[in-house]
Formats: sequence, structure tokens, C-alpha cells
Amino acid sequence: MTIKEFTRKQLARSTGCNLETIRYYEKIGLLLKPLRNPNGYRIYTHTDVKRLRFVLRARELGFTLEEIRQLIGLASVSTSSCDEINHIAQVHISQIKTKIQDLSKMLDTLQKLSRQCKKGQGYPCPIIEALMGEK
Amino acid sequence: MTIKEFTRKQLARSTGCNLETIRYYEKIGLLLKPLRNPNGYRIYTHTDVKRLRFVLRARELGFTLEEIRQLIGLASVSTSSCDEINHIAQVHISQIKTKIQDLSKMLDTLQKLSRQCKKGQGYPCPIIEALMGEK
DNA sequence: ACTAAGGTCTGTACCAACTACAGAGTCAAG
DNA sequence: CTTGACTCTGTAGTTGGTACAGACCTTAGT
Repeated sequence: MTIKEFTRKQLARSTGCNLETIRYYEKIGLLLKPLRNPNGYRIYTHTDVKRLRFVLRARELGFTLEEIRQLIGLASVSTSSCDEINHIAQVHISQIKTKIQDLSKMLDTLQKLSRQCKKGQGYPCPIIEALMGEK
Repeated sequence: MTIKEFTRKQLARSTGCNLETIRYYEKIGLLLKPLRNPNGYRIYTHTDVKRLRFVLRARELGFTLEEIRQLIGLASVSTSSCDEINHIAQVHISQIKTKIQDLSKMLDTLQKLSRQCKKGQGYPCPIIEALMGEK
């Protein structure tokens, strides 16, 4: 039973990650430096696949790379880190809530302006008027 | 009746814009190149204040600088540009909606995981487990 | 053995949308 | 006449990548 090895392209394909992003993640230390073939090519193992999948899933949940770095650190400690991990998640949750609120406010304003735009007869455009300010 | 003039710092203060951002907006053409004093210092007028306010308000509504550039172009045309302006707004509205949906999905997932995290007894942490994937 | 296609390597530049800093010059007040 | 505040320029750093140039290597076909 031999260990399955992957090239960079194979790693990319099996995780759905962009080819160049892998090199970037290695550069910033999110992925470990892999072994190299005698020709200098990177050799990845299933461990690398798992780690990259972890990163990509966390990214899908909107964690920053810095947060992901922390999560990886905590995940590998394994002793009672659940609280700390949950803390990171909580911080992240409240950031997402804030973003949603901000966007909802924007959306509301824009939709109101847009409706006025349709009702009125073109000039002066209420959107431009609003951006110009009331005085 | 003389025309009120502003230094860069005064422009910044009267709009709430960061000092360096003004120079940046000039560089990318969002603000017009102002006249200069004999010493080389920039001289701004009330027109510049209005224009910068426009930019900042549009920015608050989440328009990209490229979109703002378009809005400025259309705003100055004045003839029947309301439709075009509304079109930009509509595109922007649907982008915001998409973002809100994405964030809501993230939030939902994270909150579920976080609740499991609190119920369970620390190890293995369900957040990490979820990121690791089910196999 | 030769060539063409494709993979991989490195470093670097580019994107948005700023922010910050270094080093030089200018100006007003005490 | 010195100190501090202001301005100027250009350039680097930020986040999270993406893309390309130029060189090398490998594999398949002829």
C-alpha cells in the first residue's frame, strides 16, 4: 500500500482551488511547504488535500485568512480548544450580522430612490439629487 | 463677493474624507485636478466640495468607484439620463441582494455550528469537524 | 532522435480602494 | 530664527488573490 501523491494541478482539481492560489497559500504559510521531486516539482499527499479543503470550507464561510490561520492552529491542539474556536466563530458571526445590516440599509435607500426615479419624469433624476445632497 | 477657497486639509475636514484619499481620487480621475497656488499647494472651491460629497455619498451606498465615475458622467449630461442612472442603480441593487443572501447563508451555517459547539462537550469541536468534512 | 504540447518552476505585476510613510519644501507664530 | 504644522511628491503596504513572462522538464507521437 503506497501513499497517493498529487501534483499541484491534481491538488487544484481535487479541491476545486485555483492553481495559483495554492502557491499563494503556501507562500503566506496557510499550507505547509511540500516535499519536492528531484526535478523540483511539489509533491502533495492526502494530508495536503485535507488541509486545503479545510481552508476552502472556512473561506466559504467568510473567515479571513488570518482567522483561518488561527482555526488551524487551534484545530491541531485538540485539547479544550472548542471554546476558543467558538469565540472566533462568534466574533465572525457578529461581523456578518453587521455587514448584513449595512447592506440592508443601503438596499432600502437605493430601492426608495429607484422607485422615485421610475415615478418621476426623468429630470432632475432623484438619485443624482440625493447624491448631491439637499443643500 | 469672493469665492471661498479650501486647502486639501480643509476639504478633507468639510467632507469627512481622509486626507490622502483626496489625492488618490484626483489621481484616478474621480476628482478634477485643482488649481495650484504659486507654492504648488492645491486650491479647492465649493465645486470640489460638492463633487467630493457626491462621491462619498455614493460610496456610502456601496457603489464602486467605477460606478461612481459613470454616475458622475451621467449626472453632468442632464438630458434623459435618468434611465441610465436607474439602470446602474438596478444592477447595484441586485448585487447587494446577492451579497445579503450569501451572508445570510453563512450566518445560518455558523450559528448552527456554534450552537452545537455549546451543547457538546468540547471535543471533537463540531466547527472543526464541519470544516474537516464528513469523510 | 526530434519535436510539439503541456506541465511546472520562479518572480513579478496587477486588481480594488485605499492608507501610510519618507524626505523635502513652505508658511505662520512666538 | 526656530519650532511646529502644513503641503508636496513618490512609493510601499494592505487583503486575497489572479495572471503572465521566461525558463525548465516531461511525455507522446513520428
